[in-house]
Amino acid sequence: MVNEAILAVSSIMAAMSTVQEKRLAREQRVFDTAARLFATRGYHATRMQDIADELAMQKGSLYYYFDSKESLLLEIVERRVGVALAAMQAIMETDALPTAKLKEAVAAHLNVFQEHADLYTIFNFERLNLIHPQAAETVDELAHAYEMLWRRLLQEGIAAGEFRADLDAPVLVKAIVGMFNSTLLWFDPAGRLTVGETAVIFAQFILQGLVQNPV
Amino acid sequence: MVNEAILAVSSIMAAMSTVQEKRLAREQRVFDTAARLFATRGYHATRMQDIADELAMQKGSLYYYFDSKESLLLEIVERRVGVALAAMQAIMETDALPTAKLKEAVAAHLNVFQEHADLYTIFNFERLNLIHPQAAETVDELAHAYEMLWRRLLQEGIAAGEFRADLDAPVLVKAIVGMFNSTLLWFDPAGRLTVGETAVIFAQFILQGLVQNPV
DNA sequence: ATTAAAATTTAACCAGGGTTCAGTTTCGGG
DNA sequence: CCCGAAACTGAACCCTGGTTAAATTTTAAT
Repeated sequence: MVNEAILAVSSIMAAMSTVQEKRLAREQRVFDTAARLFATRGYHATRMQDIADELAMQKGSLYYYFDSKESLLLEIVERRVGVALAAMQAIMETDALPTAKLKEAVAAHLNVFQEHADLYTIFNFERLNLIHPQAAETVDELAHAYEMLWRRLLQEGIAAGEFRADLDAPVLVKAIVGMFNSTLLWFDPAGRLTVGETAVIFAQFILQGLVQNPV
Repeated sequence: MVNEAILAVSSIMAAMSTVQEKRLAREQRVFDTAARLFATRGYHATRMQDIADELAMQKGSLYYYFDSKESLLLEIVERRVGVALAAMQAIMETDALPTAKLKEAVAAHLNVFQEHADLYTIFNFERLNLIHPQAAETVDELAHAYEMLWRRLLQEGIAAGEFRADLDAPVLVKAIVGMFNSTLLWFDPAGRLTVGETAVIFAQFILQGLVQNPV
C-alpha cells in the first residue's frame, strides 16, 4: 500500500520529468537552430521563416517559445554565455601560479569559444542589434564580469612578481579579449592548427611577446 | 580608385571653386554623415530618414547620390579603407629595424583607426551585411593585403634575429589585428589614455608580453 | 475514454522603411 | 536674362517580414 503510493509518486515524478525534459529538448532545438542561423547569416539576414523551415514548422509556431525575435536573440545569449564566465571563475579559484592560470584560461576560453562558436559570434558581433536597453545591459554586465576576472589575473601576476609591475591591466585585458574574439572570425577547426595548439601559441605570445629574450 | 577618392577629398580641402568640386563636397558630406550613423547605430538601425534628417533633406533626395542603401555602405568602405593599407606600406618601405617598424605600425594603425573610427567600425563589424558577393570580395581583398604586410614585418623580424624564430606569423598576425580592431569598440578619445599612449602600451605588450624578463 | 493543457497550424494583419518618379527649384554658363 | 542640367522635393508605392490570434491537432493525466 505504502509501496504503491511511493511507486505512484515516483512514476508521476518520472513522467513529469520526462515531459519537462521533452519540452526542454524541443525548446533547446529551437534555440540551437536559431543560434546557428544567426551566427552564420547574421541576425537581420535570418528570417523567422528560415528558422521555421529548418525546424519543419510554421514561423507562427515559433512564438510559442519566445515573445519576439529580439527576445530570442537575448535568450540565446543569456542561455550559455555564462559558460566562459564559469570556466574562468573556476580557474581563478585554484591556487595555481598566475602564469599557469593564464595558460589554463587561454585554453579554456578558446575551447569554449570553438565549442559554442555560433553563440559567441552572436554575443560579440550582434550586440548593436540589441535594441532594448535592458538586453544590451545584460550583455554588457556579462562581458564586464568576465573582463574583471582577467584583470584580477593580471593583478595577481603583478603582485606575485611574475608579470611586469607597470602593466596597464584594463587596456591589456581589452587587448587580450579582443584577440580571443577575433578567433571567431578566422579560426578553422579543420585547419592547420587545433584549438589546443592555437591556445599554446596565444599563451606564449601573451606571456613572452614577439621579441627573442636572452635566457 | 581609392587613391583617387583620397586625392579628391584633399583637393576639396584645398580649394572649393569649380562645380565638380562642389559636387564632390556635397557628396562627401552625404557619405560622411551616413558613415557616422552606420558606425554609431549600426547599419540596419540607421534609417534612410535618419541620414536625410541630419543633412536636412528628404530621404528620396539621397538616391541622387547612390543607388541603394547597400551600395552606399559599400561605397563608404571602398572610399577610404585604403588609408591604413597605405600607411602600413609606407612604413614597410623604410629601412628601420623590425622592432622600430612595429612600434611605428602600431601607432599608425591606432591613429588611423581613431581618425576614421566610423569607417573602420563599419568595415569590421558590418561585413555580414554586405549581401552582394562582389562587395564582400572587395572588403576581403583589402583586409588580406593588410595582413600580408604584417606577416612580412614579422618575418623580417625573425630573419633579423629580433623576433623568436618559432613564431607562427599567420596566427599572430590575426591575433594582433584582432587586438587593434577591438579598440574600435572600447577606446575613448576623451578617456584616461591618448591614442599615442595606448599605442605604446600595445607595442610594449606585443614585443615583450606580460612576463617580467631579466635584463 | 475523456478532457484539459500543450503544441502547432493557418491565415491574416500591419507597420516600417527602402525605393521610385514626376514634378519643382536652384544654379551656372552663354 | 534665359535655358538646360543639376539638385532636390513630396508623396505615394509596395513588399518584406515580424507579429497576432483563433482554430485545430497532439499529448498526457484521470
